[in-house]
Amino acid sequence: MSDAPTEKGRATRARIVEGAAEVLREQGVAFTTLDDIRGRTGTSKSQLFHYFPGGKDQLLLAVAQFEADRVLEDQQPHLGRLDSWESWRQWRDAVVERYELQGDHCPLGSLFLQVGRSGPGARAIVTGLMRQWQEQLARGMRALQANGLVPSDLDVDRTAAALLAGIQGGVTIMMSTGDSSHLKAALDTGIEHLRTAGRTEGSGGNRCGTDGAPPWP
Amino acid sequence: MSDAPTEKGRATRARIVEGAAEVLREQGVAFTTLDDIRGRTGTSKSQLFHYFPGGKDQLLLAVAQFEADRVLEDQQPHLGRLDSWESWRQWRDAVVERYELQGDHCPLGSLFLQVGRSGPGARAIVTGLMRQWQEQLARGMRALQANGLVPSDLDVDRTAAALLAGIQGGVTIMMSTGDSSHLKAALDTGIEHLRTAGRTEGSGGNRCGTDGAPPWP
DNA sequence: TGGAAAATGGACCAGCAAGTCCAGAAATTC
DNA sequence: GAATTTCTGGACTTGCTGGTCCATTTTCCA
Repeated sequence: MSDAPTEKGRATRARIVEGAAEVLREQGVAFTTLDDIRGRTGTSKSQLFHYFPGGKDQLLLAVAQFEADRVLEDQQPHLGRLDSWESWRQWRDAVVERYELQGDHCPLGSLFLQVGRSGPGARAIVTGLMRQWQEQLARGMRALQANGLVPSDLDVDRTAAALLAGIQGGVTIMMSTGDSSHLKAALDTGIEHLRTAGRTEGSGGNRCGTDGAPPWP
Repeated sequence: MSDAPTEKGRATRARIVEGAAEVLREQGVAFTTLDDIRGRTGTSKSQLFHYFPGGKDQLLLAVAQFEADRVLEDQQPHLGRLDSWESWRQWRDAVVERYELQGDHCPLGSLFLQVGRSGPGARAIVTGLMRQWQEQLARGMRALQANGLVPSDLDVDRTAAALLAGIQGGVTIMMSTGDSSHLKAALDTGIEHLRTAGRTEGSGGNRCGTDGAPPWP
């Protein structure tokens, strides 16, 4: 995938991707031209097409992959060690901080709307990112189960999917409104759900359980 | 806002907005030109600029408002009557169906990335939509509280915000991956949370409550 | 050292799409 | 029914932007 015969070539290619990512984060993909990228990275037109023969689309795809990798990296080491309530809290704070710092432009979101359904490439990047992210969340939940902090009958995969969706939506809303409260609400409610889920049947007596609410499969 | 001196004018303007919305939903904003819209709506360039002197941006903004209105309309009448578990289930199904039908293009999402932070107009549309949506969810939760189906100490606003974020993210993920399971998970988990929330303190004895989990304000 | 391959610079091209303009048709008003 | 306003058609302009091309320099390797 990343063909770079010489050392200098690899460096230049990396510089292009990183610089392009910067510009795209600042201006948004819709308002970014190859000349902007060229200017920022101190390269010439021919270099851009030398390293990305597929043109702008290929470059955008490379940037998308670059950003996708960053997403999970920026949540480490917390995301990898979600085995206690404290670690979950630290992870939550890391996520909030990361996206509050990022400002009001979602690199990936906009990237994919531009690249669109152009081939399986773009879709594969998002799909892969989502899968890994959700897997790590699920693993964390299972760690809680193993430690007896979460009931073992919790549907981990579904809960992880819901939490991931909440984060995603919280970020989306923040990008549009500039307000991070939805992201926080999604994270906190999602984590709170871990502490309360599965405790409605067979526990206390009074207002629990079956008020006609179906579990609807 | 919508100045249309004569009847024919209003009709034409409406036809343009609706036709543009169709094209945008099909092709995505990045790949839609004014000529596409012109072709679809059977109008001429001059009409486009006659009714939208602000050019493409103004037209896109009008379409955005049009789509934003549709979002809430398509959830009625369920969204307005969320006072029983059954009505919540019906609403959930309506949301899933609406977005599954919509296919793989989010009109609003892409629209705002194109129009971007161009003036307060775009942002106001999203903000207003989110506020109304969340308000209706919160009202539904309060109705459940009034009927004794949900504990009264539930933080309705935060829970509604989280649910909204989950929907938003579920839709986003569905647009990128083509899979609606995240949307369903977010909806089901969010509603399930209503049935279990606030029941962790003071109910059963064993694995509930304070295992070192902070409520972190 | 010398030739091949890679890397770079930048002028140039072509097409497209937003926006302009004006003439003419329709309709509203008096 | 004439005048004024609104509405419509479509050719034209113009600027931008992705992409091409080739000359030149640098690096690699034998």
